[in-house]
Amino acid sequence: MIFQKRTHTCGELRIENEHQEVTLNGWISVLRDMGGLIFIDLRDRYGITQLVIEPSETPELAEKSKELKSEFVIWAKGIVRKRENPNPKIPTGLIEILINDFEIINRSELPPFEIKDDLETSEELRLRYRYLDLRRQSLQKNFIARHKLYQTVHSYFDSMGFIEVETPVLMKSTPEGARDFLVPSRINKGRFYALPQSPQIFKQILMISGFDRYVQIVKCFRDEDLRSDRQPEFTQIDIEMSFINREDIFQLIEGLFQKIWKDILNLEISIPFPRLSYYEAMTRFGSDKPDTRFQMEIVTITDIVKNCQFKVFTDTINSGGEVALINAKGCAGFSRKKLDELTEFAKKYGAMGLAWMKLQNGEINSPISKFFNTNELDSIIAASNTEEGDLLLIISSNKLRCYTVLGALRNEIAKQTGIIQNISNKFSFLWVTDFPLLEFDDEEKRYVSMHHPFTSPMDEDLALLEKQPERVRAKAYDIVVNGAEIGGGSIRIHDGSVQSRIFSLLGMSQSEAEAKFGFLLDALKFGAPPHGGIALGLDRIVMTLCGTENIRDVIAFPKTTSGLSLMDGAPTFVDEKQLTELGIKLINS
RNA sequence: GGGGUCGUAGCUCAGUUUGGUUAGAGCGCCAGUCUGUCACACUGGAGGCCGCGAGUUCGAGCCUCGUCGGCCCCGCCA
Repeated sequence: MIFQKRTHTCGELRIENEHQEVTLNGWISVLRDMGGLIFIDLRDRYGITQLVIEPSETPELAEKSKELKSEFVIWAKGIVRKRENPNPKIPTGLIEILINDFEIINRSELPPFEIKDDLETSEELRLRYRYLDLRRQSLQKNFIARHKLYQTVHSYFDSMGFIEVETPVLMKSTPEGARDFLVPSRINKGRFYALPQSPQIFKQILMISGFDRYVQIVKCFRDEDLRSDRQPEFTQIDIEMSFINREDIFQLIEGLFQKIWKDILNLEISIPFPRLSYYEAMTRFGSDKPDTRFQMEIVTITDIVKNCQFKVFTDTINSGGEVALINAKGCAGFSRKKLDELTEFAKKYGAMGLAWMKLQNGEINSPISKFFNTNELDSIIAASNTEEGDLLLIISSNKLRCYTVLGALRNEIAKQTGIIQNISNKFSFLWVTDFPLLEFDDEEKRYVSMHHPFTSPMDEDLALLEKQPERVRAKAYDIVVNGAEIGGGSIRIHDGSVQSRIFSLLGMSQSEAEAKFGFLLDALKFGAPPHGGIALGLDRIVMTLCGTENIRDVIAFPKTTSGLSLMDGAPTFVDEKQLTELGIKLINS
């Protein structure tokens, strides 16, 4: 089929083009046949242009147009003319094309859903017909933003002297942290490659090679359960530098975000970003990725209630726990049912229960107020800055849980009361620093790295490493925007002996460490420079830029929450022959 | 691994409370009318494995069990 190539896109013609003869290519978005006048909205990714056929002038075109249906691809040639009735809603709304010829380039079946922006259809259908979903402008604009982000990243890091190096996608499995995706080797039967969870070790080795400043926009893979902000394959902006300290990273990344926000949203964001220690983030906001666009900070009342008559609190305190609360401003009107729901919500996060107090008509209304004397109640009110109409939500639990539950409640209350909606156009960046190096894993009964095993301990905490490992802080940092972790990094260990000490703290024997990470330990022997870096979650940055809560809106071909690709059906079973070639036999499970 | 929720026309949903005649609506689709629409309007029409499989019952879209799938959450995600 020979078609007439477009002279313009469907988004660019303006009143200045009046009287020009143009040819457009595109998809039929809407047909409006008025009898004596036929309107066609032609769409491509640049916009929509209205085509007109006047049956009285061109009866043969009118006849031919009866064949046209939604989503047919056509070419149309005609004269740009001023509209009698302009449409202020679209950029091309002042003009239309009076067509003098057109042909159908390709027909379309009736699409399973309409291609329009205010579409409300199931994700299942959208994902099965992803190519149709992606025709929608609201989705296309996300990918245009994503494209711009690639360009900004490349130009920024190039201007800063960084070198982009590709690291392998087929690498060694290092099962520390997330589960690996495994790829069987045909040539070496019984052996497996792993897809990278991150190019961490490779970029460190590039530092040892002297590349000094490395950047890569890179796919990473983690075989873990999905979430609305998590896909099994995702994209990182991976960065590593030599001869630097934490401040250099902060400065570099703050400059990057300033440029991204300027280039893509045309917004000025102020730097430097505030910094919070992990401890402060947890005790004030109950999260290591706090949303600091709003207040509602956590108030610890352990000291106030440690001698009260409420056994639930005192027992918790005596076993080393804490009692803390958030003040849900103006929420004293919450119904019993709503409070029960919040209790269930708190239980999901591991709370045993949720206590509450309301200040209504100048009096404290609470099922537990009888356990407290006036002095204690007054202190609680004062400490939490409680005013008439406020609701206090109180949690008692072991230290970490107490704060994480309140942190979750804090976000939930903000969502339910519309606080989040009111601040949706704000951006609040911050650094969270001074993470613990290790945390104890109850299941595995050993310490595991909070960040990863190559993270350097703080120099002043090195001596504690074997004696009080849980007290050692790491040279690690996360970058957070609006309650979402969009990146994390650290200064790495460049001393082989320290690296060995960490491996043994993680319960790895010398030979185990040798087998898993011997190549890194070897490399560290050959003049490793001090180095560090960060990995930024590109998908989440795009989500923030586009104001979406769902990672599937910024990934062209995403998986469902059960890891399926509904469009192509992956993952699929494979032929016996393919398996045999790989030396693999399936077991029934 | 666990919890919640949803699955009815091409699409979005109602109907499920209390099992009971021929399962409805809007949009879309098809046919027709219409010269300024842009959510065109109007007239008429077609369209259903009530996700799938068992079970209970005289009778199941509705109740029970299982199963498949979507979404959300906890765990998990160095």
